[in-house]
Amino acid sequence: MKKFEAIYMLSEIAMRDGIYRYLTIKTGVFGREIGFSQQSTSRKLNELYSQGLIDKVVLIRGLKVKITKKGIDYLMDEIKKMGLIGEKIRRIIIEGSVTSGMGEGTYYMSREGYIRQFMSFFGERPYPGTLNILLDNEMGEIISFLKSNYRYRLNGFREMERTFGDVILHRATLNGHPCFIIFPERGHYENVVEIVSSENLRNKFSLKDGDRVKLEVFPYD
Amino acid sequence: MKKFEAIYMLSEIAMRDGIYRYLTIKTGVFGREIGFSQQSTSRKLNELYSQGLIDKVVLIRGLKVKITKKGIDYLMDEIKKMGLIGEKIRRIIIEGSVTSGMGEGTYYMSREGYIRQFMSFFGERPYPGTLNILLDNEMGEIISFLKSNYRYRLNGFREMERTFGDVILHRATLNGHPCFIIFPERGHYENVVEIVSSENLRNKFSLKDGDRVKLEVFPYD
DNA sequence: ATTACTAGCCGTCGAGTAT
DNA sequence: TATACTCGACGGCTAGTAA
Repeated sequence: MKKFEAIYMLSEIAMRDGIYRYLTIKTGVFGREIGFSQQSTSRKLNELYSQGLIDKVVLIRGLKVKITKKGIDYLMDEIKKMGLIGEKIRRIIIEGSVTSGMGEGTYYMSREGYIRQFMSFFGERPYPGTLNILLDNEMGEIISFLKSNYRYRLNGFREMERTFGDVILHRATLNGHPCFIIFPERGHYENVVEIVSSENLRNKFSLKDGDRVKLEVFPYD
Repeated sequence: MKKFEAIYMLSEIAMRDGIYRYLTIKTGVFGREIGFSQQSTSRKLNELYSQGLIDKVVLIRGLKVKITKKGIDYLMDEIKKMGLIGEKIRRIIIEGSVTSGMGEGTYYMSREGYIRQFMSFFGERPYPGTLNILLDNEMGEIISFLKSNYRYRLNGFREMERTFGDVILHRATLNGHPCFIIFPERGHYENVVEIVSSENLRNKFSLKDGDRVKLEVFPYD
């Protein structure tokens, strides 16, 4: 049996609480639930047993199984790996340096039309200005992912004859400090991103143009 | 392709950072790394592609792959499931009620031979007494697991003609408050467990005999 | 009733190879 | 040089059935 198949079997047992106590099952019913025939289930459980990954006792009708210490360790290894992948998915790391940019974001983030929506999401008032970060390398793929897969979006509006478009927003941290990264929904890729926070980040961290910063973006938070 | 096999493939791509950016691979090399032939790897990647789980571009030599949004969601679901199983493994929940017990633990936990070892593990001095909890149901399987799979053990010693045996110890919480659960290594199962803490838990929580408590034990912490 | 063996079938694997 | 198709071989799957 392939490793990932054993992990699958163990995780199905674990989900049914067969970790510290015996779980009573019937190969037919359990098999149907996990997508195998009665016979295959029987064979696979015996295989797990002979590998020392589960304890198994045959009862008059049915059997009881329990994951062994070895099985738990085996499963735990895989859970840790999956946890690491989860981290990679949840936390996108971007590095770059502070730049002055064109100050467009500042004009945007002082519009009440955006501020009201921002506050309804996060309960805090954004500092009316953005910090611009010049990205190190070609980050087009990541930026386009962040533009199309978002949780927060500020709807556009018209104000004084001018149209303000939709804005995509992600939670992030700048050198560990919570903030937000924003993108205009329309517009092509630029290697500069804008950061919004309730504070003036440039002053708070005494940032000068060219200073290195590490951004972590959390598209699922 | 079975679901768990697809998850395996996706996780191998994810580990190599094929999440937000394209990952350049060769079916032969990648296949060898993940345990399949060049041909099977090619076939499986095409299958993932036709299911919309990855993007794939054939290059002059090799190909580049990237997990799609659908693929990330698919993988995330599984990661969450694994996380839940991890929680089940890490945190064993035991319920019961406060009882007076026989006061044996109090005598034990005032021996300097144990206290010194306890302090070297946890840096705090245990209150010289134990709180006894009468377990609700038959918990023999769980208790025997905790007795044989432990991280902390206080070695026994001789003192004044009396022998003190080895003691197994686990981190735990009582109604959310950090504490420790202890078992004599020798001796058969009893449905009473003893709790040690740096404070007098009975006073701190105004516990009377019969009061319901929820214990969470963390065998991996 | 339910587990698990046997036998035959079916699908997956990978060597060979076209592109 | 690579990917990916074809096809023969092998292994795993399940129906039938013994225990």
